[in-house]
Amino acid sequence: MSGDPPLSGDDLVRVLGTLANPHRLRVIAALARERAYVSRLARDLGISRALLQVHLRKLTAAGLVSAQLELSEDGKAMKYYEVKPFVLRLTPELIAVAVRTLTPPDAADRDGAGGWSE
Amino acid sequence: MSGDPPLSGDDLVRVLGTLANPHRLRVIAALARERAYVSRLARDLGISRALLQVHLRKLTAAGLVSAQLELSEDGKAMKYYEVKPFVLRLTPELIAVAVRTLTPPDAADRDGAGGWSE
DNA sequence: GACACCTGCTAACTTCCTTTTGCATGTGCA
DNA sequence: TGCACATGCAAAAGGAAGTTAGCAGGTGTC
Repeated sequence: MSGDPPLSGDDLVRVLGTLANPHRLRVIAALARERAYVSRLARDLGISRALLQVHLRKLTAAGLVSAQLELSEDGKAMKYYEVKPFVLRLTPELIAVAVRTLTPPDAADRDGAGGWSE
Repeated sequence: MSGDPPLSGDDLVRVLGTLANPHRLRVIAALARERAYVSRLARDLGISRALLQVHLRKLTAAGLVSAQLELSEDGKAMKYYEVKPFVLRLTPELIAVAVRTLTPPDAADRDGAGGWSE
């Protein structure tokens, strides 16, 4: 994901929700320095592998990191993660644009008021 | 572009967490168009005042919006909210910088606002 | 007084997120 | 065979966040 293609409102919420966590920010920071495999990352960050896996799953789902399975020289399977170079810019105006592509709370029974188009 | 974002890691998490919500994004979008008082905003957004109050409180705490109590012509007290013009830029590298100012998993949380906007 | 509008709060419920614990798989090496 | 290292997942507990419902106050007008 890059900053150029306008992120949909729902995607924006998803990305923001993914970013709003100290552990995940640390993961991004660590991977920004150099890619790493799960166990090593967990050791570096000082958290359990299970916990890291959960966070990595969310980061991947949000498209902020990517993974690739590789085989080390001694034949062990290592899953290397790396950050996707993203650029996210946020201002009230840009948010106003993204909000238009948010899925309505309840499209079923709402008396219009037509605020989503414009 | 010069002395850019002195946004601390903890503040960043707080701001991101505040932004990661459809309702709050809608509030920002609405206030970006024009300032409004609580009851009117609630009507426009189609949510209860109680719910809106909670979200406004969080937005205020994050320093994304500000409020000012005013008296209407007929003497009614109205609390007008408006967005603070912020500019938030996010990249893996910028996140790596912010992470250095994150409170480790033991210290208390810091407080502070401003500096990240322009 | 009754109504319509404005503001604020809390208690309680529900739902989601975070974290731990435990188990399962596989490899290579002494 | 047993240890060390790598991977994965799911259930369960604890906590934080979202939401509703109900209460309080204020003003001005018919």
